[in-house]
Amino acid sequence: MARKKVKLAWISNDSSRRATFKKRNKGLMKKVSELSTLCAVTACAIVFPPPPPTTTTNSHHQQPAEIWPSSASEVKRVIGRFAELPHMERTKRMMNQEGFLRHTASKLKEQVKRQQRENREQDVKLLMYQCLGGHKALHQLDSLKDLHCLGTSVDDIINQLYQRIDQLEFDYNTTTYDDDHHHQNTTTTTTTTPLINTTYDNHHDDDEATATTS
Amino acid sequence: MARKKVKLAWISNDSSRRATFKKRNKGLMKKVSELSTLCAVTACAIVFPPPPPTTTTNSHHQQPAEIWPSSASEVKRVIGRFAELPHMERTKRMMNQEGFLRHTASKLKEQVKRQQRENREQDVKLLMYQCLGGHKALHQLDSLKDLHCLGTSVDDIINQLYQRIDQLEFDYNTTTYDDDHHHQNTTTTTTTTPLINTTYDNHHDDDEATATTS
DNA sequence: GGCGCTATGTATAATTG
DNA sequence: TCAATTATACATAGCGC
Repeated sequence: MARKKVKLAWISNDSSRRATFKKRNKGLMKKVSELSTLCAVTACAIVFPPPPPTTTTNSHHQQPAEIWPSSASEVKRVIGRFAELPHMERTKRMMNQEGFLRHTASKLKEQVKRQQRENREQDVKLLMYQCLGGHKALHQLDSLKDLHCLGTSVDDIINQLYQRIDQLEFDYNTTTYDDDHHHQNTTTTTTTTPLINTTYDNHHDDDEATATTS
Repeated sequence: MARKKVKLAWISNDSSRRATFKKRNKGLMKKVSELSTLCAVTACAIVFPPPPPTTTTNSHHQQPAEIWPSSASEVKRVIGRFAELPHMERTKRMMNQEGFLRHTASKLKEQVKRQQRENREQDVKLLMYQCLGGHKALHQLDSLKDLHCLGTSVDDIINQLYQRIDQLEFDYNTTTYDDDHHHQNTTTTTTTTPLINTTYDNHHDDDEATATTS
């Protein structure tokens, strides 16, 4: 967007690509921020940094994604929670000495193990979130018991959850079915609140007043 | 950014705010798209549409979040892709022979790399679910964080599911008996949606009358 | 490789239809 | 209210340090 018109395609040049990335990423975040501020909307952007120079074989968990709101520490923290992930940055210094390889190998094994565990944990969390999001997803919980070594007690609980939710869903739909007509006006935003009752404080000073509408 | 310098603050004027939102949102999406293309990075933006005309708090179901890449369907695809946890398979076979160590080490490195990628992907997926799960997702994240469901595992979440069900039951009972009152503002969390069927399905028409109530 | 600069391409606020 | 137009504010590609 400057001295030359941009060709919308992968920038092959390694360094200029990264330069562009940095600039544009910054700009993007600013844009999100502005949009969010100007229009008081919830918005976020997530950008995963381009893979570091191939030489840097590793750095445990890659840099946390660039995101906005950085200010909305909630998101950052959530992401960070996972991104931060323990240890291991020093896999770097690897030498090729026989005596070292064993050491390295075992280190790597450890790492792999840890990461596997992490992955598994994330899988669980993810599935859980899906559950929070939808009943259908609850069925996926089933896979948990197979894929992961969770206590058997969980199965029972899950089954119970199934039944109760099914029942509730049925009752709910049945009971409120004919009520739809009124909904038009009575409906309160509602929605959301997947699981917990969100206590959110929308700290917008004045948006409440919006009366004008046109 | 045109005939007048923008003041970075909430645009009080209702119509111009929406106009601005539309324009900027479009621009933002374009930016994300460009960044993604130019630098070949994984990126996404999620923007929750500003509260509808607000004429009467009538918005049943909020519109789906504006997102990039390629709208919700794309995200769904991505999510779906992640759903099938590839996971490690052959972490096992490892030998400790001198001549093998190098090989093993490099293998492990690869694996680590893959797992890192997986972790990151999971991060995104997770965040997406969180965002797609509720329009007030960010706030919910906060709640979730406080409940340390992110930090720990199944047990906590199970408990939350229980709570959620209790809430549903409560809502159900309440709604069943009170429905006639048209609780206009009743912010009964209500919803069903989240738990019952979230459909990250983006058919954002208007929401079909879910049994939402309210 | 990052920083700053500047010429230009873009995004977009205000205006008009 | 939305679309097209216009005038400006911004973002940023290419360079030099």
